[in-house]
Amino acid sequence: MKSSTTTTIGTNPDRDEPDIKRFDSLLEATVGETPGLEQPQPVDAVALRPNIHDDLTSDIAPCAACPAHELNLCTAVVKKALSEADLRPGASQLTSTTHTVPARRTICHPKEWSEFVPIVCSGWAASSIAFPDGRRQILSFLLSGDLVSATSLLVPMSGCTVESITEVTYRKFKRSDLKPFVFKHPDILDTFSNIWIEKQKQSDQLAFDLGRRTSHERIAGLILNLAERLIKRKMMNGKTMEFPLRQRHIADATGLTPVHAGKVLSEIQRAGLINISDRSLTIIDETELRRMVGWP
Amino acid sequence: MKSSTTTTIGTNPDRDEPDIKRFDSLLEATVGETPGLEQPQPVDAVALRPNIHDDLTSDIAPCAACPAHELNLCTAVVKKALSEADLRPGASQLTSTTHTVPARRTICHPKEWSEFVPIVCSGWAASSIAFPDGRRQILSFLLSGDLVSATSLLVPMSGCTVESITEVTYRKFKRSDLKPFVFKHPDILDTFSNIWIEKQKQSDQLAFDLGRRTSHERIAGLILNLAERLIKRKMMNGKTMEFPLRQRHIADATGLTPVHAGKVLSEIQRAGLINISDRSLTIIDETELRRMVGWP
DNA sequence: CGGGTGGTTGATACTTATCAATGGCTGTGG
DNA sequence: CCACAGCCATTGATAAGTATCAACCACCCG
Repeated sequence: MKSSTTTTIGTNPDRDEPDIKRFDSLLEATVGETPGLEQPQPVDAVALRPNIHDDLTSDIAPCAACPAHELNLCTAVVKKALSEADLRPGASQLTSTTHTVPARRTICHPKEWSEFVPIVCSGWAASSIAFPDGRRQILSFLLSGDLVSATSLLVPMSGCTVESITEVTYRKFKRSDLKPFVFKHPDILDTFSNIWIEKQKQSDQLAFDLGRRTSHERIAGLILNLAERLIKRKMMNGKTMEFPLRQRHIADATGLTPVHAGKVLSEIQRAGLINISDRSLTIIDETELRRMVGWP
Repeated sequence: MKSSTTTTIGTNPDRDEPDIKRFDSLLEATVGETPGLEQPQPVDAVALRPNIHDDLTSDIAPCAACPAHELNLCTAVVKKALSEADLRPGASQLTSTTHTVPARRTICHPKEWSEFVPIVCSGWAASSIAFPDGRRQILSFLLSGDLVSATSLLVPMSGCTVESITEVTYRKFKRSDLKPFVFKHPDILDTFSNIWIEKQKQSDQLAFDLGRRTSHERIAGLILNLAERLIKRKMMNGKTMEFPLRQRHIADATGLTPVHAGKVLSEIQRAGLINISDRSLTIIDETELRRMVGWP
């Protein structure tokens, strides 16, 4: 169900893998359906960045290959920890573990107290609020490099449900390690501040979208938004992106019904603005798509 | 149009009032319509808290009388600054100015760079996102003690429009003073962290409400929400609260049309759950109102 | 083959928006 | 003092947008 490895920076890293279990029978279609995508290749990664400290990199090598590498979060933390360990061995101990979960799993419960700060390494996940009667609002889709919860560094309970959409691997830092570490380093603190600010801006924009935009605008906006984020992560293949979202996800993200979301989606498709097939989406007429949303 | 006073803690406070202007001809109905409300009484306030440093309190006395006094923000900052000035006079200089604006004024532009961190002292304001075509989503109503923008301590541009609903007075700290001050004092930093966390939670809840709730739920929720916040500020008179919102505000906060918001509102009123008259709202059947929203 | 999931489509119902007309209130200016 | 304009709330008729329901098909995986 869940595999994991542990990495410790600053002291002897334990390289045991205490919790490896096999994926159970619930296999995920998406994994099988996107075999051609370039996944991070740890070996290449190490080759590409030989400047990183050798004896410590092996476990964080995937970070260097992470498509969100330039987005600064995981990398910034790990690099800083490495350089610090370099100067004063054992000074600042940062333990993190990597976990992999199959699609459609709950990664994080809304009421669950957690001592960890998780960051997505690869795969797609959704952060949402659920109501007892089944209504659900997706607040954001999480891609590689995203903090699972923007406030998780500060507080142990996110209040949101996080579910994997594809297979997801994520890195968990211990909050009791990471929090003092972040507050000790102004540049890292700055990185986190920017994440909070950005998250707040996104939330405000989401409220506007849900409160004041038509279904067409919302869906066009969602697509453009995802495309922009994937470009930053070098996960766009020209105008084409991996698109593992079910209509249920799109509906829950836009405040619509799956049926209606599907209708709008195929309308946009029939109009020749996009093309969806085989779990991947191609933007055909970006100009018109942007015009729909009122973006420049 | 705008009156202001300056207060400096930690050095010689200048007590000049450099920028007093009279309210211009655009008078606000609300001010005239709520003459009976108990406004903060600086004189009483000083009498009630004789333990505060004498020669510095005069300008921050209104803070002591602020209904949000126990909410810790302004008070916490000011108290801390006072005690610090006490120990090492001149050590940490915190300058703030107080401003008063009439109803229906823009306090803060979305694209405007500001070097100040404003906190509402009294009155109602609305923080919103506006679109060129006129669509507008109110993100939150600001009451006494609220930071005008949760991120304003960190970054000079909020991205939101803030408009006064009633007459509003607010206190502006210089960011360049306040930011290092906050980060120097762990307990104050904690207060600010909690504000960020709380704001993020509210934003997420707003997204859920706008995306997944009916108009009745949204409006009932809005009323209960306001009531709870006013109770904390001791601004509820039994089950009755001041209610300066126009239907346009309610509509923009709930993602509805003014006309529809009005219809829902009068439906709830006809059902005997609330009563609105003369710019004040009374909750008659709280149990049923809560049941509508699905709250315990 | 059978079951589960997910996408598509059409008919219909419900919710909300839009439009228009009315009346109350308030401040304005004669 | 009075008419007047502007803003706001209310109401009803109608239109548009979205949800609900149901049936069907396609697919994948056992």
